[in-house]
Amino acid sequence: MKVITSQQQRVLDCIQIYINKTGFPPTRANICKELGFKSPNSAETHLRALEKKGFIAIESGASRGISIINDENSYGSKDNYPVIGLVAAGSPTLAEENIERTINCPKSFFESKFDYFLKVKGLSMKDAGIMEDDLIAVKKTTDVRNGDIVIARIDDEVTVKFFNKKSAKLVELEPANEDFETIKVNLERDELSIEGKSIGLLRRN
Amino acid sequence: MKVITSQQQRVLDCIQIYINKTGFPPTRANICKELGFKSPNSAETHLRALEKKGFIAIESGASRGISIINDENSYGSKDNYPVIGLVAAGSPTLAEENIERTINCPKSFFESKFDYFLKVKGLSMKDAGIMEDDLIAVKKTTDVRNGDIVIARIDDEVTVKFFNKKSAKLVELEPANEDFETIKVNLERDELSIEGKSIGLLRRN
DNA sequence: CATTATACTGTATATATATTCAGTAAAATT
DNA sequence: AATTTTACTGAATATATATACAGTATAATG
Repeated sequence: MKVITSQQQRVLDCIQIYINKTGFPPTRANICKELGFKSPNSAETHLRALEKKGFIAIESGASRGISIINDENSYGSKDNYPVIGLVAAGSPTLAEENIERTINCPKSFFESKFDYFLKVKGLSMKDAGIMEDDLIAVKKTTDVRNGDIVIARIDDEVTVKFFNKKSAKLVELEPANEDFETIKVNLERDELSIEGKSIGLLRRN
Repeated sequence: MKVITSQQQRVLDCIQIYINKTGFPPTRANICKELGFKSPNSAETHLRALEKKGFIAIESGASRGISIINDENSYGSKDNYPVIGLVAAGSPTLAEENIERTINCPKSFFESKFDYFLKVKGLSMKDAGIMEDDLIAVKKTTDVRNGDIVIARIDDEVTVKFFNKKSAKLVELEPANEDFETIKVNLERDELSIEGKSIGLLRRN
C-alpha cells in the first residue's frame, strides 16, 4: 500500500512546507513552480497518486482542497516509549526489568513507526554517528536489508551493527569503527535473531 | 490589537473551525453558507475588517488565501518547533524563508528548553556523532562554555563547532573531524556572534 | 452634523484553479 | 512480451473564487 516514490515524497513535503509557510495548501500551479514542473498536470498526477496511496485527501472541485492525512497522528497524539538499557542475558528485550524509563514523544516522530528506544553502549558504531548513551529508535521487524542498522541478538547478547547478508548461510554484522571487528554469523551453525532495525536516533547532551 | 465585534468574532471562529475540519481555509461563499449570509460581499467586508484589525492575513488574488494570525502560535510557545535548513546570508536564522517545516515535539523533550532544529550540512562534526542532515536541537543563548557545541555566525555564515575560549580576545571553534581546521577568531578584529548551543540531536533514517 | 464603521443584499466579472484530454517516454510489474 | 505505473509537456475549458460596484440601513465617532 504505502510505497511512496521519491518524487511523490517531494510533492508531499512541498505541500506540508507550503501549508506551514502560508497557512493554506498550494494549487497545482504552486507545486509546479516550487518543484520546477512545467505542466499543472504533473502536479495533478502526483496528487492523484498520493491520494490513491492514502497520504492526502483531495476535496473535489475545491480550490486548494488538499489535506494531509496523518495516520494515527490525529494531531498531537503522543505515546510513551520505553527506553531499554542493558538487556539481561536471556530475557526478552522489552521485559519490565530492562526498561529504564519512558519517553513521551509523538507517534509520527520518525518516518515510520517504532517500538522502543535502545540506549547504546560502546562506540562500535561511532563512524555512523552513533555514540555512547545515544538512544536508537528501534522498529521491531525481521525485514531488514543490507546496509540497515540492525539490533541483533547472538548468544543472548544484544548488539547494534550494519546488516550485510553475504550468502544464504552467511551474515556479516559490520561495525562502523575500525577498532572493532566484523562479526561473521554462520547461519547453519550459529543462531542469529534480528530484533529490529534503527529508524532514527535521539541524543540528549 | 483593536476591538473585535461579535459578528467579526463569529466569522473568525468560523474560519478556524473550517480549517480544523477540512485542513484549508473557507471561501467567501463557504463563510456565507456557514453563517447564513446571502451575499459573498458580507463575508468579504468582514474579512477586510478582520484584516485591518490584524486578526487575519489575506493573500491577494489567491483562493482561500486566509491565514489566522495568532501571537500565541509564534514559534517556541507551543510544541511546534521550526526546522531551519540553509540559512541565507544576512538573514535572521528564524526568518520565515529559512523554515523548511516544523516538528511537533514535547517541550520537555530535551534536558533544557530549546528554540529550533538546525539541519546539519557537511561532516565537520562527524567525530562528535553529528552527521549530514541530522537535526540539532538549538537553544538560543550566548551563555556558552568551553566544550559546548555552539552554533556560531562568522561573516554571515552559520557553522556548528566546539566552543573554546582561549583568552579574552581569542576564541577557537574546533571541528570534530581531522579533515577540517580549527577556526581562530580574533575578537578584536573579527566579528563572532553566538546563535546558541546544541542541547540535543535528532536523526531520522 | 458630517463622517466613518458596521452589517447587510444583489449583481457582475476577470481570473484563479481544478480537471480533462492528447501525447511522449522510461521503469516497474505481471 | 504486454500491461501498468511513474513522470512528465502542453493545451483547453468549465467553474470556483476573489473582488469590484451599486445600493440600504443603523450605530458609533469626531
